[in-house]
Amino acid sequence: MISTKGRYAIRVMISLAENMDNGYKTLREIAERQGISKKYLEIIVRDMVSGGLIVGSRGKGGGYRLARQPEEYPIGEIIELMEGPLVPVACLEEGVATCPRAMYCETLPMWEEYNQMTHDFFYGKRLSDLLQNKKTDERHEAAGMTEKEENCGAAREASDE
Amino acid sequence: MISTKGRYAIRVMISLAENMDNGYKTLREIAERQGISKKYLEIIVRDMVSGGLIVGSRGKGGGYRLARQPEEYPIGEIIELMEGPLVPVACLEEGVATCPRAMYCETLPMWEEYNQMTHDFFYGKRLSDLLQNKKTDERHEAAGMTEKEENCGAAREASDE
DNA sequence: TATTTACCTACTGTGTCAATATGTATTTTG
DNA sequence: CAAAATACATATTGACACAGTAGGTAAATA
Repeated sequence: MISTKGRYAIRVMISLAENMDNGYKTLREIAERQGISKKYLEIIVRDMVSGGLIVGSRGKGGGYRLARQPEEYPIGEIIELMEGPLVPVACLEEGVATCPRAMYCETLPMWEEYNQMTHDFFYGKRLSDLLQNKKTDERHEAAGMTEKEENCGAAREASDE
Repeated sequence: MISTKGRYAIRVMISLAENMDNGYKTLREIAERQGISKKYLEIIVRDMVSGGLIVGSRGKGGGYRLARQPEEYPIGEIIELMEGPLVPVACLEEGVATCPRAMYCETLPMWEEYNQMTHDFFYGKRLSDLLQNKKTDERHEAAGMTEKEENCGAAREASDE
């Protein structure tokens, strides 16, 4: 299951992609707009900078911007940076010694097949593909929602049954 | 990522499927054969009984057996019983109120597409499909491995780096 | 120099994972 | 009936990740 880390990261990327022409966008803006704790976003965004997804600029007028064009970001790269390797089972992780059971393991072919499918899916999708889905911002602000309401899963709110 | 709970459960199912004609198989046999802690397996197997996957019988001569034919078990059912819902994001969970962002969420279509793909994959595969992959047990016992070696991921051994 | 911004370190509370430990209940066998 | 073998039940543990919060430092602009 993709955690808030990965989901928020993708939303930050979308925010920055929409802001491409306007230079840097501050974290305060992004956090308020998305209804996410700014402090928590700082942690996420730090990893995104060190991972080479975005570029930060300090001081007044600073903020964040994309490091590449939206077409150049496979979604899988964003997810793997935030969530770790996109593999279904530990024995398929990179750099792990081949499992001694591999030779006769009945389940390995299934995991490999699923792994391939997942990898193809998330590396086939690009950030630019997600921008196509977007509706106008007016529609959404006109609805009169507070920032808090437009969250979608701090996961806490929904998990009590 | 599928945890040991789900992976061990599938291996137990395979063990029991291979034992179909011999009545009940004890947990001790399964645990020793697979090199898994019997005590830990008890927890897993309890959920499998209450989930209707297998049937237990107490007392001498008891053990566990499948509740249905191997063709009647979608792998997805086993995984979801042990790991919880097979959805990539919280907002797609059953019984969760529709996310207020759903209308204009740029990422939801992607998650829905992936969710559908995953569901189809794991509910298309059956326990009987995994049995086809099996090689003879002789090959594996003749290799002179101890039970400990044939584990494949208590996840501890590989996760240090 | 003051303000604004990103950046850094540490901490917290809740929960899950992967077990371990210790017992209870039930069935077969001697 | 007693003993053994089995499943079933409850509690606890240590390590770790998730989702934040708190309080600061460094750099750029006005």
